[in-house]
Amino acid sequence: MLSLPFTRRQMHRDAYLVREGETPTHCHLLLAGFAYRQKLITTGARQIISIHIMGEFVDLQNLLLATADHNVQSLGRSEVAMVPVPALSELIGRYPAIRRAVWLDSLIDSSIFREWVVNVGRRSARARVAHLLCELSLRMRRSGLSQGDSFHLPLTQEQMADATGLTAVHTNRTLQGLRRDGIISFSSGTMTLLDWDRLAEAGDFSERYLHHDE
Amino acid sequence: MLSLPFTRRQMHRDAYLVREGETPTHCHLLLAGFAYRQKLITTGARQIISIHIMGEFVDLQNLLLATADHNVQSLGRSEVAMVPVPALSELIGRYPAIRRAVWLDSLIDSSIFREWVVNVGRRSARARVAHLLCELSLRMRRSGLSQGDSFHLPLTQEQMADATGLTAVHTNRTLQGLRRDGIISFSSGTMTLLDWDRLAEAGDFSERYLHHDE
DNA sequence: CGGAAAATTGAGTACTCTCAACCAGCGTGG
DNA sequence: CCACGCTGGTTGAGAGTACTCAATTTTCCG
Repeated sequence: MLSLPFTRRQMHRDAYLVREGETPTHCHLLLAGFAYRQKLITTGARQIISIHIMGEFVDLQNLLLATADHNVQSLGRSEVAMVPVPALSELIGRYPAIRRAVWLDSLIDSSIFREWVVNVGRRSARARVAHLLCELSLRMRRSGLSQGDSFHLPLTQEQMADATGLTAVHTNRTLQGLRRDGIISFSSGTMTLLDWDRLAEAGDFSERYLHHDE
Repeated sequence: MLSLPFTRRQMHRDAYLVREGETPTHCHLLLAGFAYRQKLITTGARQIISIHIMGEFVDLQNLLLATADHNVQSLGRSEVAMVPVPALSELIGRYPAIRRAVWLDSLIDSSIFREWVVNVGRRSARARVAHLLCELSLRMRRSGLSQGDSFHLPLTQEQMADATGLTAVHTNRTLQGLRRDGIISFSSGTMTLLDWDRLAEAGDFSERYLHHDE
């Protein structure tokens, strides 16, 4: 029988699930809410590296890596299941199918990181923001977390800026542009994609990298 | 006894090892030379996602992912060992230690992608270039491929630009800045780091993300 | 209801890009 | 052996996207 010991834990806004430099003892599965990974540079700037939604593990690499290379924080309030690394390791050692699923998950994570390199490295501000929204929309939909064209997105514009490599001010103006063009609308944490095709075009978005069929 | 079937193959400059959208049949190990991963966006711009050196696998994710999500090309001339995916899968299924090593390798790849997101997302042009050089220098050294403070680096400035999210022209000026300050020197494919400490400082470089001790 | 966080706006700046010309190195072929 | 031609490197000038700083309004929570 499959059973995995875990501790359920409520995380408050911006609470750290993992800190860079520490030796992780648990892997964290998001039971509710959102989380994000980030790294700080010495100038104090922050880069958000990924955003995670309900049902996703946020730090599977901790299974094998002895030292965390980035921070993971709760986005707003969230609830996580903390699974001790040894227990998860043992499970993975025993069940090849689970091992395979976990490995696949980390490879898809990796693919998403690659796409983010492209996003922040080569796309315009408008495309970066549009691309981010496309990705989150698809992932939310796939997890059954969207309502029609809308989904809950508790990102502040500053966080969206840190995810796209822009400033908060410029992100604001860019979002206004998309809104003015009738492509999106949002208020109080709810994002609505009014015109998926134009958003995908603006964001140079192709969903292949999400590997949703694997 | 460990034995793995493979085909040895000479790759000419910019030859494709993997093409986005294709179903990979082999994994590629670099026996000599360099390779790089890249993605193109619809404007025609290119983002280089990683650079690989002798002894590294360039596409281990092909073990589990059915469709390639990016391109891999030879950097200059190189030689690769093409290992059939089924054979490698079988090996990994049989030897847990190898599986673990391969998994670890892909997790470190992932960590490097994360750092690249930070690099192109939040650092200045000078820092991006310096950071790239620091990373390549350490990886080359670790593989015994550097001579003192120098190492062979066949990157054109255009490729360096595509790796850092800059233009070739600006990369040129940025390199000149580092050279003028006595931090690096280079000619005909050989890069010399004259002042590691200042280069690391300029590049906001910390080697933790390379996980060299794991 | 009050205060803090987030969003918005404006004006000025600057880092990086674009375009275009020119130079240098090198492999190839006459 | 030298000329040619191509790729890659370098330089200059001008433009533009995104940034900075700072004030103001709005929204969100407690």
